[in-house]
Amino acid sequence: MIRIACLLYEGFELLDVAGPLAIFQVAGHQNKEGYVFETVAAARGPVRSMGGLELQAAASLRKARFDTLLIPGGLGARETQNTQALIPFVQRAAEEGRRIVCVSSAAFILAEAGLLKGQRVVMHWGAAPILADRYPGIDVDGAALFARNKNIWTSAGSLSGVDLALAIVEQDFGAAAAAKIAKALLVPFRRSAAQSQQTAASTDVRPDRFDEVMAWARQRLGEDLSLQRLADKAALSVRQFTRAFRLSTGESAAKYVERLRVERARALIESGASAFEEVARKCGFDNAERMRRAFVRTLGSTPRELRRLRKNRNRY
DNA sequence: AAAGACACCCGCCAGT
DNA sequence: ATACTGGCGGGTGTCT
Repeated sequence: MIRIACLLYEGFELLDVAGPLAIFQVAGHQNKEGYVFETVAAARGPVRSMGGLELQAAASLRKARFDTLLIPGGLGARETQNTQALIPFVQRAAEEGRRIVCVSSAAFILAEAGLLKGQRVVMHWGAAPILADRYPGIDVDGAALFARNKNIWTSAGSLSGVDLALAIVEQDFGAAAAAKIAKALLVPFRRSAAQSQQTAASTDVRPDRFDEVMAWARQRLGEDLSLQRLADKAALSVRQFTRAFRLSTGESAAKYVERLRVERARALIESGASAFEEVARKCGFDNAERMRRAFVRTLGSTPRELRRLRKNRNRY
């Protein structure tokens, strides 16, 4: 189960919560392992959305337990007095390497928290100039649909929250799962993060040839998973394998494998007492040092930091 | 700390 | 003609 916490604040956009939630729910029906979805806010209780409807926050920040933090957009996100109380919380989540998913103007909160410096950040074309103006250190992209930097995702907003949720399902359960959900909900499944906001209208639904290979890889993370071996397994040349893989998933095969390994290792580290060396071997990093560097690359923190943070979890 | 070894990535091109 | 394929080479990043 992947735990998603949805962070509410005064003036959030309801659609940015409802759209992704619909996707995650269907994902739960179609996969044995799905998502659990919970709302959190500075305090438990009702939170007013932009349109006036209220949602109940089921947990306060200090009680929140999650793998992925979903932050809806909304005009409220631009008002720092609304979001000030959330800053340490999102900083903490980022430090811990949790996946943080911003729908459109939610990125204002991360920007305010200083988490987007020097990063490429996707924003709705209407709000992009404002973001760029207020936070000069950020590389704002007002044309793409979404982007990912390590564990932080940003997106253009509104219905692209749905695209973003599909991209997350794709990352977690493979492209075929995401395509299936899109089909069930009658929404287009757009693969390309780089697709223009202006032409976001195509219906690109491709069955995926790589799910089987990746499931196979998932079973044996401790073994050699070089491109050569994966390509052999898929009965393709290395060249064709890398090309087709990138085309269909938007990520290179090697990066994908590394991500699987880091995720598994992280789960092991967080769940218990195993020595880093042992975790590293089990997950296909030959030694702890290599694993450490892979963590820094993909999560932004070292295994040791994550374990330490884990211990202090209740102190926000 | 540096340098050689190695894997990966990707544009290019020729073959099917 | 067009799309798909796979080998090559060089640039880049990572490991030891």
